[in-house]
Amino acid sequence: MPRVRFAPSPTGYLHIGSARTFIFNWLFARHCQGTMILRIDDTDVERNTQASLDSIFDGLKWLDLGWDEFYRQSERLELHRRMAWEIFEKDLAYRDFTPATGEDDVKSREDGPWLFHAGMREMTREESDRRAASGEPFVLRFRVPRDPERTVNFEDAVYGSQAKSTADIEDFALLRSNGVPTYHMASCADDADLRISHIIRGQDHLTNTFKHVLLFEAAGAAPPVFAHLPLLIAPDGSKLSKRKHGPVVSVTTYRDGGFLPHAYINFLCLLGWSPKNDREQMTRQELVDAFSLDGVNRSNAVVNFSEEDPFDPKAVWLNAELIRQMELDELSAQLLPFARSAGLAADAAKMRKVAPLIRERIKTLRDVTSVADFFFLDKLPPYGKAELIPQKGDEAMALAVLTRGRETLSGVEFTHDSLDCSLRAAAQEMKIKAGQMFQPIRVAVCGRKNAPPLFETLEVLGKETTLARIGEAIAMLQ
RNA sequence: GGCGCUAUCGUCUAACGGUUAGGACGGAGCCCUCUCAAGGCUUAAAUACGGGUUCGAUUCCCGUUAGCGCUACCA
Repeated sequence: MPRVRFAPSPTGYLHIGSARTFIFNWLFARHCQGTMILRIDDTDVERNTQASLDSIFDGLKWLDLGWDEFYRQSERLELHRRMAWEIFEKDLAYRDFTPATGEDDVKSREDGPWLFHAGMREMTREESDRRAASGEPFVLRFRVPRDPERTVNFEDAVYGSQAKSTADIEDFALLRSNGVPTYHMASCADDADLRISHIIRGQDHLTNTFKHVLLFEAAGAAPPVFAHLPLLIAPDGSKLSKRKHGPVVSVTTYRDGGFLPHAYINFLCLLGWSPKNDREQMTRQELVDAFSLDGVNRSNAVVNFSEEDPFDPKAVWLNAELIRQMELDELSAQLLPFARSAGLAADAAKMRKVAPLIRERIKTLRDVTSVADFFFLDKLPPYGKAELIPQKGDEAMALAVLTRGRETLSGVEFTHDSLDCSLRAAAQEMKIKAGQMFQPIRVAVCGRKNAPPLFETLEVLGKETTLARIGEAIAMLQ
């Protein structure tokens, strides 16, 4: 039974790339009836924040996919340490007493890779034990087998067979001088202990994997299958970062922007993966059925956002498609909180009537605030009286239409068909086109030219509001 | 610098060495139409560059270029 994990570290909010990693793991697990594990990789105590942890749960909760098992690395430190010292006892790791110098360690390495600190790797066990016993701080480093050097190999389910010489792998740290395990140690120890069968993660870990293979080997554990995912990048090719690109990289931005979680999931699946049959819109079950590591490709994918538009047009399209397919009860229920949080006095009954009028006119749930605001407002936002003037008409025509319209509408039943008949008849009598009749009324009632169909709109608005708004428009023209 | 990965329309992608290089989003145009949408139809748009291998390369190999990643007591 496959076991996969999503292992975010709580040092930032849930990132769009992390979300995709989560989704691919989840899809893989569900596809083969495996187990999905959420593991919080919080070994970097200094940088972990509760806000970040909350953000991760927020995002995952919105995605609504769930997981089967949950762990926190900070609660498993003993396991990591035990495994590290076991490796030390096998002489596959050694103490490095070089004091931490911070920046200086990152000195330019023009003559090749940094491998280890001189004098530490060769130190005798006796001296090492003695210095440790005297209380001198040290990091525990893995002793990369380099004499003779050999090649570390693994088969990546996405990138194919990978090889790297141990001469190019540095003696990485296992335990920090404060005794806390590093990412590499904690991650491998947990992956081994939790019997993870497939590690599906970002390609930024591809070269780290050689270290991990060495670690699994040293711990006497069989390495899992590795599958690395191409990275999600910004339109300029740089990696997505909060500092540079702002909130577009956060999952919650899409949630708050009025995206349906499944539209977002569907969109993310299309970034770096393809079902190879031109299918794009897929239900959750269709994605589960179609997902396979074979469909994952190897080049980085651009999330196509811009300064003006933070959302990728394809995500927007997918979202609009899904909205159009929604049941009206469901749609109007989802629209309500967006309308209310924008300060509109929306109630469920009215929203239910508005929903069919805007369903194919909104691309996000949040659009309800700009597309349907006039249904819920007591007073229309100001608009220019020029808006009232119909095509090929003038102010006089607008005034005549509105006057005649008010008269007609005051004596008619507010149902689609009677509205339709009476207004068209009025236009005919006035010897103007139907469009010229409708436009001034539409603007008077909606406050703008672009709006849902007129008769349906009037029906929802009701006679009282309609006549009052036409009256205001007439006043504006006089 | 070293090591690794990648390279098809603007973007996401398809094409077991043989296709008029396909689809989608976005763009443009037309139709429909009370405006806006939705819908229908049409259209522009790509194999980074240079060498091989082959009867034949988007596809395989090498090089160049470009981008990305790793090179921490971050993950």
